[in-house]
Amino acid sequence: MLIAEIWANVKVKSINQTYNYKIPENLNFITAGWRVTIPFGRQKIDGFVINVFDGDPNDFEFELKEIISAVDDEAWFSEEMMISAKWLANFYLCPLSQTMSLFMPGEKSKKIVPLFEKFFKINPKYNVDELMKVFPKNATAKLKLMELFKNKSELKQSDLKENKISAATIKSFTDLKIVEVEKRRILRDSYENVKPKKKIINLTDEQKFAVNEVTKAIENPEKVQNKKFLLYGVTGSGKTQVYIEITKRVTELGRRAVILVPEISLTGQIVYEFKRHFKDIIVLHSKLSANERGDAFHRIRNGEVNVVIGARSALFTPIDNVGLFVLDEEQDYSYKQNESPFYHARTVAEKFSEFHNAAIIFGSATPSLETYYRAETGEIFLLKLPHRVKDNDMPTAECVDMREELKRGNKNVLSRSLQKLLEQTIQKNQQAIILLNRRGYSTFVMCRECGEVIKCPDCGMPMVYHRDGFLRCHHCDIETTPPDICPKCGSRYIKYFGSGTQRLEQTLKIALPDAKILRMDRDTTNKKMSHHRMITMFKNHEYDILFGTQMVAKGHDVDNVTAVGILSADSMLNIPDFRASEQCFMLITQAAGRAGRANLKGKVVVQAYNPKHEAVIFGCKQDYEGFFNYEIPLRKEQFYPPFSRLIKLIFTDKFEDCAKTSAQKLVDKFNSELKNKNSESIGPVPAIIAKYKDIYRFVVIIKTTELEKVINFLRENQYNVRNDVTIDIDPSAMF
DNA sequence: ACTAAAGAACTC
DNA sequence: AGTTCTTTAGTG
Repeated sequence: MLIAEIWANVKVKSINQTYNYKIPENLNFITAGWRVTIPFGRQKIDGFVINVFDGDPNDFEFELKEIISAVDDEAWFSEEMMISAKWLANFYLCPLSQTMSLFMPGEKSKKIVPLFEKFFKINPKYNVDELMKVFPKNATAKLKLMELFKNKSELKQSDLKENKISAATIKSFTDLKIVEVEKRRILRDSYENVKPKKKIINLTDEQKFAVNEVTKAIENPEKVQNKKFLLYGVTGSGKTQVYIEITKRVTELGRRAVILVPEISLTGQIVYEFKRHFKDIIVLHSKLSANERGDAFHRIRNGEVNVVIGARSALFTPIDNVGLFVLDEEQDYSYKQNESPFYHARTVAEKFSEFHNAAIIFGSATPSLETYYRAETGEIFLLKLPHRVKDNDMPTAECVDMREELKRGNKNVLSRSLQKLLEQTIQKNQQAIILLNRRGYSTFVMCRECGEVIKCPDCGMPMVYHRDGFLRCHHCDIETTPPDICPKCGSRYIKYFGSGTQRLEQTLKIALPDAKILRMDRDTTNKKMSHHRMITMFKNHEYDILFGTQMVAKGHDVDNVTAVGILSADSMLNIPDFRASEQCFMLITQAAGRAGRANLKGKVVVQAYNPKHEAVIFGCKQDYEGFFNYEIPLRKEQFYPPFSRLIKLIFTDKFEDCAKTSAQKLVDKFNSELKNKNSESIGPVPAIIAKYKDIYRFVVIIKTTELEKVINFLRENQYNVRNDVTIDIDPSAMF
């Protein structure tokens, strides 16, 4: 009798095993990779068939239950998908059900409802002109339909509607078999209006070299050992065109390409560029419904699609025969998933490229120190694009010391330098971008009497005042009304401190009353595609100044922008994280790179409170290598990445000392069994969010060069199945 | 002695 | 996770 080994789709750590079920005769076609419905305890749930074998149900110590039904008409998971999911679960220490769910279009196993569209065609036995002669002059609807068929060989339902042809008219033809109906599965695609446009682009020698190097690896995947590349190209150096050329070669060779971008809504540009060159492309983004995503999966599985482009989740499709992976802006932390499974798309894509024997390109103007270090040591191949395509100069940056500014009596968020630059820019009819990395109006609310700061009731982070009169927690999205009196001392001296984008808006309106300004942050880009719409309006020069949070610096170039202002450029230097300087440097460099992309020279004003900090200095000079050479020895000395890998463990309990004790237990065990020159630990220390909804949180960080060994240690000691412990491999932030 | 609530165990 | 079995705390 056929027996199936099944992983129940219950995403809880304590179920860390498979269960055996009998396969009933009517489902004997089921093999590994099928999604099925099974009885589990007293409930009915879905599960994934991991293995099918022939066995005797009586050999088991318990009565085996039977599979109830199959979910799909075919196996949902291919062998490659199963291997990938197993690797992910093993590496990220999470249940297999979680990593297999990554490969599904929705949360629960649901049969995908395909969408069909009717296409109408004249039966080839007939001829339109002949037919038209048959109908009398008063059969206007019929004649009109024939007119349409004259121009188009096939009509869609929407064409009929547009021309007001009724269902009855078309039915009279289909009944006579003069018109044939074809039902075709279609994919709704929000980018379908972008049609491929052939554009001849002459590559620079640097671009050509990069294309050739990667092409060699793609043409000879067996011979070329190292197929990993870092494409390090300054802003405006034409990285996208390199990806496109290489993708062309890959598809010519009959293989596929997976292109990853940090956030699809912020990276419309690259999607549109690809759409220009490829027809057989799927764009995956978070706004797709489960069914739309299911349609996309269907087309990928059927081999109708050669290029898949999307955010990190685009790694998990049924694509096979991949010859190329691209990770654009590889340093971007939206590649990291901040909930279980805590995967990093950079790590996963690299592993998948090994599974597929494919080439992988990490692209960036400011690579992560980890990746650049690997390139320097020759572990991955370094390809440089040090010049802009239009060969214009990099913008010059001026750093303003905001403490000096305050001393001279300027309490404004805008320094006098920036104000002057903005005035000049608008006078020249050019455009400006201002970055301020804080949403809201005031960034914190404090009692002047006792110093109490109003904090989020759930997580304890300071609440931000918004202009609509509410206090919001930017961590948990909780909304409250500001108190009239201090909740601690009852005083009425409640004041609003710090500046966010909303206050900047007010300041700009006063400082530059004639300028047309556009605010862009999470509060103004809630609507679908709204980010792209804003960028388009800014591109059309409907606005002079675009200002807002980080997203103003991402994924677009507007040729007319010659001025960039970066406010509180160094605010993140105060976070207790070894990557603080790196992030500060990158923020300045990325934002500055937005200035002067065409023939016009760009100018940048960087406002900082620590203008002497190396991250700020190298950022203003946009000197990546300078910063790298400064930062690397510090990382080495402190045994941080790229010289180690990190594992973050968070211990939670409703009692503070219980959380701390169980964290300490791990540290003790680790110290006695593993601690040596290759592995060390930090903590336990309270997490930045030390208490969330009355649950205390303690953090332990392990630094190691032997990641696999530590992962195995954690598994052997069952830390992966504990509900009070979360394990984050390669965490994006420290505490 | 009885009941409600919190914890532990189990799911083929 | 969701359900049931087991232990513990609370009540008059």
